[in-house]
Amino acid sequence: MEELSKNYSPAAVEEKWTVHWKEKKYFKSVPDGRKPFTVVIPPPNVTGVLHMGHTLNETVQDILVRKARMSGFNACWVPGSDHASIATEAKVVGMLKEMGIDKNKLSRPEFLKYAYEWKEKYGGIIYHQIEKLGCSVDWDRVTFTMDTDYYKAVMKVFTDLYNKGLIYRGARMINWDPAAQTALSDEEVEYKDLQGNLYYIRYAITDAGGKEISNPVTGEKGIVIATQRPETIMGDTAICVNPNDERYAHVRNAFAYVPLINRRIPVIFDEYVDPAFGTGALKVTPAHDINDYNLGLKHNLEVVDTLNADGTLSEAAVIYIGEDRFAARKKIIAELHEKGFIVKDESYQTRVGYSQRTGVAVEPRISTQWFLKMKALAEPALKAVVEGDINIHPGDKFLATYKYWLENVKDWCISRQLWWGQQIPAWYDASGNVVVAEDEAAAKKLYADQFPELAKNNPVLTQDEDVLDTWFSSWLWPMEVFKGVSNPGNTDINYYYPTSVLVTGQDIIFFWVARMVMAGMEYNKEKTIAEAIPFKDVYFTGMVRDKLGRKMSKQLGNSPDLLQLIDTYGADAVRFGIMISSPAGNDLLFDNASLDQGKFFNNKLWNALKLVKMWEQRVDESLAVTDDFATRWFESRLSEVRTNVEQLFETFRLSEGLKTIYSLIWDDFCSWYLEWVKPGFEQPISAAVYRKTISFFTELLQLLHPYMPFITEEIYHVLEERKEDLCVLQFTGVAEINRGTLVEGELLKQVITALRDARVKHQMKPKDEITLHIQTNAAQKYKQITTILGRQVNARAIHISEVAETGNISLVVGQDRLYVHSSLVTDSTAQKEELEKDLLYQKGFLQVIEKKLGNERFVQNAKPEVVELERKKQADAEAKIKAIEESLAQLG
RNA sequence: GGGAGCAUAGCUCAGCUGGUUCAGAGCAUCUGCCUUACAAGCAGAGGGUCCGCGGUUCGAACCCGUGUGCUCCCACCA
Repeated sequence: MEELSKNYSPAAVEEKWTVHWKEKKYFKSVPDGRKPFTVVIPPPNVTGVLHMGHTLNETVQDILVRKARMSGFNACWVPGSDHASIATEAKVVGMLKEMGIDKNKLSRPEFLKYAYEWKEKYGGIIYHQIEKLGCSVDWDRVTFTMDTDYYKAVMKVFTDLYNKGLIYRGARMINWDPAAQTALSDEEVEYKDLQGNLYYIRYAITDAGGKEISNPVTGEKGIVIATQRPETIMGDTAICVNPNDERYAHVRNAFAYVPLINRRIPVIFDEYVDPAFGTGALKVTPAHDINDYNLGLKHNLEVVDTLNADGTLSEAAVIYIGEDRFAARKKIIAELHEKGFIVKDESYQTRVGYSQRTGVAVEPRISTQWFLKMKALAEPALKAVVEGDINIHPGDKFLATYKYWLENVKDWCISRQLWWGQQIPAWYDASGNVVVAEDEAAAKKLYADQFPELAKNNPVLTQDEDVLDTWFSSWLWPMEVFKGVSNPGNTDINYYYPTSVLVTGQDIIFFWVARMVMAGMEYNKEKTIAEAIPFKDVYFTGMVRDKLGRKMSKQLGNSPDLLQLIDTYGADAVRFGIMISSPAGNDLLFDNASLDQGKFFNNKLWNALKLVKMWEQRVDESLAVTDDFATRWFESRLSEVRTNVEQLFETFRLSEGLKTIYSLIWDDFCSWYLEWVKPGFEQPISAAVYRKTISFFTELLQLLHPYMPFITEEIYHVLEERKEDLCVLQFTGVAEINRGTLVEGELLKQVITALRDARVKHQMKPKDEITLHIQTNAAQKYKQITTILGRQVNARAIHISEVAETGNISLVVGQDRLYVHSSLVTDSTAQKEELEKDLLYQKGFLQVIEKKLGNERFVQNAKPEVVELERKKQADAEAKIKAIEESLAQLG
């Protein structure tokens, strides 16, 4: 026999099985007669690396997929990656900068060439990580959101929605990222609390004729407003006060003058202004604040945009042109102070929006963008979830969030001023006439149809410079990975769609989950809701934090490198560590200690293998089985746990499932079962018991396989010569559970533990022999377990009798008295104390039950089973008390 | 400002429909063991006002109200 190493070493084993599984194409899926189980990976950023959040998500998906594959399903897990427009472009721009290249100096094709090179270089990292983690994905189905067909699908959808009147182009106030110089969706802005300053600035006031006016009551000149952003005053186009505010009755039809540039602006009245805030007067800057913008629309105000796209002051600002907005703010504050415009300033708690991608402060800015109307799309998406066609796990924790967003959804700004992404399929002629079509040829044709007169001159059509928001491609993911958009009705989409379960982070519920539902509903209108939805279940994983509860981030350096973790602990241990304590939707505090636990578990399995392999040489076909309690017990126990795990999978309680299997293997199998069937030193083992043991071990490996695929596959093959592989071994039906045997097994454990405890308390070594007397009113109870009991507690003999016996050590287990004879024990004080303590507890316990049963209202109102249970508890307690008292009496 | 969630052992968390699987698991701690699979292990032990207060109920960790403390989401009054 080949010598097994002392400890399990994962690296070589994991490599071996990764290659073998791949060669065998086990994870390749093609439509067949079985039921499909489809999962599409939430595509990570193509140039990113997997962080611990991904690791958790991929592990959960792999567990579900492997379990399904072993349960008769045609499991298909599609891997892929996202071009992640702005995130990737920002990285490429950064890389170019390091090379000394300015993006603005490059042409679009030149830039895209660099971007594709970058993608080729780093795009493989995540796939390598996914493979190292043991994910059983179908590599033949790898999809990238900018693949040729995928690109076409996006063009098709854009054109379709445009033709349906759902996409429009317009000037709106959007969130502007001055670093990336692009629009952002509302969802891409993150707000942070900051300590800011509120500046009170005085504006001069005149009447319509240009005569300076002052407050008739206070005599105060001008009007004071409060602002956090003095650098935007040059964009002011009105001062607004509440019409009901008595303090400002005198400024009706008046004009104010913007400090420093002395531009005349009207004073307007609107109830929007809160008289209680600041001075009750508001400067209106429609170009740089969303509320001011709305106010401007209402009052037909001029819009003066004082900022350039890069966040510097524009010509319109008149002063400090070309200076950065933050530098300009400082200088303007200084100048306002100097010239006496600032009345006072005070510190002020404020919130500022930052770009999720580049981290710079976002500017509200008016610009022309493409929008998608959301209302009509949201309705069916809401219905699908509310009516239960899509089930969100855990429970309805996120249902409310989902509903709220869909009910209050705003139009989606889908254009981005970037190059990396799908370019918007809109073409303009020189005078701005626009046609939208899937490609240039179609656009030209359409143009000729729509503008026949203009088309005669064969004008140049230029495509829109902008690309689409990355989510405008990823919302098609569950369909387009099966070419369901570019080639609808094909065999794959018909077979695999809708997918079974989506596993993702709760943070992208709006970005992605809700929008996928919308797209699914929109492009499967002819189908029922149940067929149109992109997935039946959504499983939200929580956020992975470090063990101190902090978010994982590069800055803190608390985000471990996945490949390094796998090198140190092995992929199985990483999977174990991340799954052992991560209930759905709850944040997971990641600690290497749980990876250690996983590594130790690997080793435990390995050692169990070594033990069983040792027996292989000593199997005796002729040895009769005199006692098969252990095998009968474990069979029932295994069935019980398998049934339990099945239920846990159905409810997505995967963490609980792992705990259950872990305990079954470590405690029930290793600590109890193997000890019970273990032959004496160099003794033979009966063939029947050996075969049962192999079969149990195999079932355990199968049960654990979805969680820890590598070590289970390895042990499966070392345990016995096998033709097939564990990863595709199908689960068989669960054997019958014998409740009586389970009860006997528990009693056996209990008695063994009690006797071990007694040995420790009396300083007796395991080798010291004892004689055991069990006095029981139901000798039957011990009949099945006596043989094992004797061996496990190292008893020379066990006597079970109805009559009382005596011994040096007196114990009560359940209601039964046990006596141990040993020449080593002389002092009985300690055991007396122990028994008395127990007696006191039991008496108190009995009192509580008696009180309960004495309560007429309890007996009347409680369910009969409950009352019956209490009666049994009473009887048990009484019997136990009697046993303890008798034991005490005999100790003297 | 609006909404959601959480609070159980030193730490991380289970505890599904209120009643013996009701106070649990893992880690950590303590004691004893190099026992012929495993010291990455074995055997054993200690440890809790189930956040405070009130209510419903025969009965509450569990249901309701309230207070406190944390977390998250949404909105964005200069």
